[in-house]
Amino acid sequence: MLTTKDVSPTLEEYLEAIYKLERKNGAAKTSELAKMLNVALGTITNTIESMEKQNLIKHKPYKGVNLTRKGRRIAIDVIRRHRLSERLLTDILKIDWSKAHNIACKLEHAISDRDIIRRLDEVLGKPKTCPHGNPIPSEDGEILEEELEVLVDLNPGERGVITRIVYEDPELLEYLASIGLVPGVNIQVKEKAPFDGPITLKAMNRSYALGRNIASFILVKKRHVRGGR
Amino acid sequence: MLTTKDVSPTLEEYLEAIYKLERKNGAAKTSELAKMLNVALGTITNTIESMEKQNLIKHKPYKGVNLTRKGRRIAIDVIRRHRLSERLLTDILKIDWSKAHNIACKLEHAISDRDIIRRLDEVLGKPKTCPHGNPIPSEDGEILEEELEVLVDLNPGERGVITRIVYEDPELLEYLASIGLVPGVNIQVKEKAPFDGPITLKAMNRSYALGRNIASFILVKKRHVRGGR
DNA sequence: ACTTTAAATACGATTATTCGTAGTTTTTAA
DNA sequence: TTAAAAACTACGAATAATCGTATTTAAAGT
Repeated sequence: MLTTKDVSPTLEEYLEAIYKLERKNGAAKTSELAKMLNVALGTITNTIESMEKQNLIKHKPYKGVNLTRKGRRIAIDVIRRHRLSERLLTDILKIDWSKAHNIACKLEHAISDRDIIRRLDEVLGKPKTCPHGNPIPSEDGEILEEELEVLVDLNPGERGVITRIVYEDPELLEYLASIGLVPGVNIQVKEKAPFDGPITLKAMNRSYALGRNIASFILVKKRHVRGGR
Repeated sequence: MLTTKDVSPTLEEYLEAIYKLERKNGAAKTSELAKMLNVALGTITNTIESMEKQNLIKHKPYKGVNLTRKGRRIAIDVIRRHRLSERLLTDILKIDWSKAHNIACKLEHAISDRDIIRRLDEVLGKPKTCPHGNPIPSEDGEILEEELEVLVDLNPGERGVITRIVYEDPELLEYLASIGLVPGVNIQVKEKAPFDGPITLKAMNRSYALGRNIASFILVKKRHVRGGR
């Protein structure tokens, strides 16, 4: 049996962070991890070393770390618990989606029992994504990473549907909710100002100007109009 | 402002245990704590010392520890979170009441945010007790400890209503649920066998024989028939 | 009052997680 | 290709939580 031996909440956090950085950049650099996990660089080095001993990751100095199969399995499990927790918070407890992420960071470590997770999944109606549009892995570790475009990469004229907010920061989420740019909304890019200036887009018959940094956290599903390629 | 400074999950567990032992025996002895928390005696001594430094408890060597006002405030808060968590598990996630307690032991430390607790309370319909009948403290630390009798102390002929199961052990709870002796059930003690033998009682037109140890974990509200004192 | 036993403490040690500073190594840019 | 900058590691140290094995102290029984 594949007994994903239990790791501490701390290591769960590390694995989760590594998973995300690996997705984005191919590997997780220690400096990026330090920033993401809000700990000192030396701490990362120490922990990384012990994680490698436990066969959770592979570390190539100056290149970054990558998950082993074992590490990835646990990471995905944590992500499943995290996103189901977020759903619990927003759908059942009616907590604001901007606060859900941070609270779920604690909850995800508390609901490790298989039965609870399954029951939670059922009560929530087996949701496919978290409230911010990020996919919820299945019980056996499948995760459907759809092919999406980063909003900031769309060119003027292109259309799409807001699908995922990948940076689940309370302030960003609150802002996006306040202006109505949430998953499911159709948008069309109108203009990209030069010198890394804002992106102007149209949605719900209104016009929006977003900074590039914000637009880089939003993934959209491109809509190919009139027989697009 | 009364800022109940945050303590670690471990200390929260200690405070919770001390609260319960203090209730029962006037003070929590280190040996009792060791048993209840499943750690070595030396560990208790160490932790107790650091808790005293933090002004959470008062320790009289060989006599036991007692909570300070500050410690009690935190303990009650933890108990509130614990019992609301149990309700979440049984009422919303439909988890068996015998499993709810142990899972709630982890959950209680994850839901420390005031907003979440309040929302949870509301969604659950502001329950007065946990699924096992134990009172849920109010937001500002009031806890209604009703005057109840221990089942084992009732004399033959006396009647009452099962109200609280104070020892929330999965096996015990499963057993009680299987025979139907849950909070709300009316009982009458029929007989108490000598030499610490079983207690025979009648409930729901059936006869039950319970060991004294089990009967000592069940609290009942006595029913005084025909103008009882 | 004295002795046995039970309870509690002292002490030494380990592991996990964290920090900060100092020193290397790699990359980048001139 | 060499110097500066950035990234990374080494090392020493602190704290929390835990253990086990003495040793000491209090309680109980004779």
